[in-house]
Amino acid sequence: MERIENRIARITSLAIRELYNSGENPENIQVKSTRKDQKGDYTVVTFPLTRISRKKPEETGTEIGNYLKTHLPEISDFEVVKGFLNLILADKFWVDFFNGIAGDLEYGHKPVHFDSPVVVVEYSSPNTNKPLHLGHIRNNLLGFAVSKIISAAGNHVIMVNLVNDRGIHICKSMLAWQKWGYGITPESSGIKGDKLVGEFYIRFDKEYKIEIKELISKGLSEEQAKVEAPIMKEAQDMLLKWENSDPETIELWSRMNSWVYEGFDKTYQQLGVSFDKFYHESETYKLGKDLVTAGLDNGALFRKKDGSVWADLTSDGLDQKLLLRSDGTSVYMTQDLGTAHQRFEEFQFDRHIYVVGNEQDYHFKVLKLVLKKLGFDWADKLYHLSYGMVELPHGRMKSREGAVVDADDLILEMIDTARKVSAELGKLEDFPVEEKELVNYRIALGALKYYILKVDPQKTMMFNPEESIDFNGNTGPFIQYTCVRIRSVERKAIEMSVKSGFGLTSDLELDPRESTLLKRIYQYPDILEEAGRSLSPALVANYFYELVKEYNHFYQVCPILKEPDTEKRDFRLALSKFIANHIQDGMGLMGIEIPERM
RNA sequence: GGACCUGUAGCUUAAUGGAUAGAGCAUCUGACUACGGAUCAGAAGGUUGGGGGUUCGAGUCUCUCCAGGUUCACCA
Repeated sequence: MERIENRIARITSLAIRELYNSGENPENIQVKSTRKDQKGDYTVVTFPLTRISRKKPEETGTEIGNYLKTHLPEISDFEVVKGFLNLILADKFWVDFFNGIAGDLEYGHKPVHFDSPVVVVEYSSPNTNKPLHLGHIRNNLLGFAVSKIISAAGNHVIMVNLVNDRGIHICKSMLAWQKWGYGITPESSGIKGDKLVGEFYIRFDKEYKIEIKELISKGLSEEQAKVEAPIMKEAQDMLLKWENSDPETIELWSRMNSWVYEGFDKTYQQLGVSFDKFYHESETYKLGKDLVTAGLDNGALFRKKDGSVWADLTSDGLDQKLLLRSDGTSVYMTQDLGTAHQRFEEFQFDRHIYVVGNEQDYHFKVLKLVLKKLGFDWADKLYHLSYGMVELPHGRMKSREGAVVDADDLILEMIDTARKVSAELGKLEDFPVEEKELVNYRIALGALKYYILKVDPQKTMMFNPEESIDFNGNTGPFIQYTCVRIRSVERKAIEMSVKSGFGLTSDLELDPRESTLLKRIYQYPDILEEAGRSLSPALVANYFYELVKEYNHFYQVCPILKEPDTEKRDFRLALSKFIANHIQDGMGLMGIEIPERM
């Protein structure tokens, strides 16, 4: 069915033709939701139309308003304020709308067909030399939520993770473990695998710094010292051994990586994120060389005297970019060219989204340009979802120095806080231990996820571990609570054998709180579509916050089960039930679960 | 230095070029013996970093300056 905004625009266009004998495309007519502090549901902005009517805004608004009122039965009245024509819709419109959607558990979703667009979302993509931290949390939550949202918006989504499991960094951890590990394992120490490996990475850096200091005191420059430090040379030797498939090195490498994966799995599980497919750099790092060679042959790329291969991007306002070293080995960019190509062959995707921090803006700009240079038109389908860094009160996180908010620690802290608050409120006293823990977990993760996802992805966000997470106000638990309370009313209704009703109530007179809610709900499909288009879970978060606030206003003044008029009572119960389902579904898009009770 | 991003109440943040810039936290004042008070009603808090331009209309577009961040490796 045609959206009411479009209908208003279309009829307004007819009004202009009839009243002023002039044409104006419906697309050019601004119809928007009326501001909260004004009377009305939808507003036609008439400022721009005065140029056609050649009359004052007020007069133009009144004339068009009269026309709309007689030609659109849904419009019960209108009001003109300056250049704004505020239209009031009849209750019947909202009640009919509700009757059409009341039973829909996935309201607003577009179905995914076999020929729906295919979207690959790459996110998480960790290094295996250190555990996940707060920055990864934002990445993971964004990647997962965006995937769910575009899936609900009618796309076939494939979530992938490209694990960086090779390179000098993992060799550093391996070397430190050999030197100072004395055979320690996660099993022998009880330390989570990724944490254990991370500790050796930090240990390497510590020893490395000591060696640099010593060399500088012996008269070397800092740059020389960094290169000459024996421990760094050892690490580089190890990388060489790895590349030459030295059995002992490979064995240690796969052993330590397996520790890390076990650790990551636990963290992913706690965060509730998942992937359809994993890629490993150890298997992809040689990809892309063929593409570069081909580009060299057809003149898209060029070779310098020392044998290195470059792309010239100066005409695009960028620099020259190295693609193959003089010794013929490839760099990170080369591999990304290769994996993009591989994935296009594999999925024939319509869109490929990389969820990667904005510190790599340059990298992805170059990636697209080079692919285009190489003649791949599908480079336009690549999109870098560039999100802002997470900052702490004392500045940026530095993982080598251990100055990070660890993902697991943060989650534990959140659960701990949830426990304390629950205990203070005394809400869960009669719950079985298991349910109590589950509820605290869901509240904790709900708070964390909502807090991070409600911020526009592009923006740098501030995170104060002590103060940031609240359970009141614009928070996950606030939304969860509203839903849980409705569920409680539903249980009560069953006890009282009250049944929710819809479908027979077209003549119902609505309370303003009810029509406000219905108006909000009516907007949801547009919100979801926009969130999918702009890849912003924040839009979904904000929508549900507004909805929940409005529901709480309603709940405060409109009795549900105590309402004497049974038709009203049944309608309110049905509306509440719908909203609970709606919240549950929408929060699900952000990976937030609703407890049964809380 | 070049390129890109960000600047909104004390703090965390909203606002497809539209009306008096909207919330939450913190602060202050209130709510029937609760269909669940992790709620609700209210007060106070702003020159949207500064200045010019475009427009009937600018937090939003444009130019410039200021502040902060990221990036420009034969690292990933």
